[in-house]
Amino acid sequence: MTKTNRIPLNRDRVLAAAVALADNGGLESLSMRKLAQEFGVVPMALYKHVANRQALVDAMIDVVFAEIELPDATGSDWKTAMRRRAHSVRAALLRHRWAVGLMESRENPGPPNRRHHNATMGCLREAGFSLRDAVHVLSALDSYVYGFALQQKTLPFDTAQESREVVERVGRRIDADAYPYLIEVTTELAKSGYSYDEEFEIGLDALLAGLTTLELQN
Amino acid sequence: MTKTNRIPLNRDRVLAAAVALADNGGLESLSMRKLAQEFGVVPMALYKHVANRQALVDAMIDVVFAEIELPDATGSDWKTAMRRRAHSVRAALLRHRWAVGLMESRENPGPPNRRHHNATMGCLREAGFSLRDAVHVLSALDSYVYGFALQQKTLPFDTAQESREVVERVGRRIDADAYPYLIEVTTELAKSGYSYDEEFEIGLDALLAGLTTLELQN
DNA sequence: ACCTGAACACCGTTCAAGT
DNA sequence: ACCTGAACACCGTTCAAGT
Repeated sequence: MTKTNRIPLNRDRVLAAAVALADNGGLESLSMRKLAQEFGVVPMALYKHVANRQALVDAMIDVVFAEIELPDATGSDWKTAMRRRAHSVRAALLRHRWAVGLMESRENPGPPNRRHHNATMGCLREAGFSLRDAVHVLSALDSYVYGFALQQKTLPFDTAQESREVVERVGRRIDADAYPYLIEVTTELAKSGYSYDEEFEIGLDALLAGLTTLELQN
Repeated sequence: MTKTNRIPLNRDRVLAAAVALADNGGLESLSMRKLAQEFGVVPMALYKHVANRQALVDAMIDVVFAEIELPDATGSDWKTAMRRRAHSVRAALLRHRWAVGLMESRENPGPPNRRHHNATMGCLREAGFSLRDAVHVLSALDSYVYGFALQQKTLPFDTAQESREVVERVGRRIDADAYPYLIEVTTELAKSGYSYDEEFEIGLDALLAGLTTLELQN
């Protein structure tokens, strides 16, 4: 490595580069060695700024949490607030798909993570939910939002157009006699496509409607 | 490798050993090299039975799907059937935590996967849901079940006792002035613990209740 | 104080060779 | 037909050394 006048490394630049790498190629393509290369630096130079790869990923999760809009405890009704929160979480996970499945994995959450959960619990408590019921509402919504993001991440198509192509390709290989209901659904989806946005909304509406029961018990 | 009278390798034995390894140490601890060692065989010997590591994991997913109980289309009402299915999926994912997040990731699902989705769609269609509504119900339930499994997998405690310990440890490090609602919830959970089973049931009830709206539209 | 270089113990997978 | 051995291009992380 020749002596050049590089901007010195710092934690934020390392994190930003790591997030960019993972956004492009997924978490498994983010290696300490590639990340070092981004800065024209030897891999070991990174270890001054992050303890190890796991600590790097943990810090990246906080970057994602920081992008999520905080629910407003004193504003509109809880359903509107929770709906906005769900959309904000989903949007962040679509920008950073590598983070899907890792959002709740840290034993020591960073400040953005704490701020987020504190604000969300605050919103529900101020809306009149008992503590246990607020936990139930948050747990159910998080499960739904994270699970939906998981399916969108792992399913092999993204747009309605792609869905038609994949479904058609898969459908052609299905034994129609053995799996009549699969044929039915692939035929329909191949014809009219599939919108993740609509699907997300419908399930979210159903869940929020179902959770109203908890509200009425207070 | 000395010449011994080994049972010859075959696909099923390879898969079973791979699942056992992943059950114990997680997916990242399942390497082709370690798997080969289980059989006292050189890594390359495995490549006669699986194309590569990705194909191995894909086949393992089918092993998990095969363990899930098929919903009965002609039996009880759809809510009961979907509730049983949700429990069966969750149970399989608790036995095989490495599979959480991978269940819907294959472009070419194997027979157990197809049987499962065909039976589930069949159950909903026979219950009177329109095709699109059956898709909505299945998508919402899968999101919830997979998302819940994800949180249980990644959250750093399992039993109610462990939850108390972790929550107490984490709680001690929280700034009470900055995060009052977090303090409130950690205090409560440290006192009375947290049961994943109860939590799962409450959210599932709410979602099923909310999905009834779709049923009434038919 | 900060960065480097060599080394260690791992990976998945290739290719050509052995029996 | 089935298994092997050596090799290649990667990993994360250590340690001791350089400036």
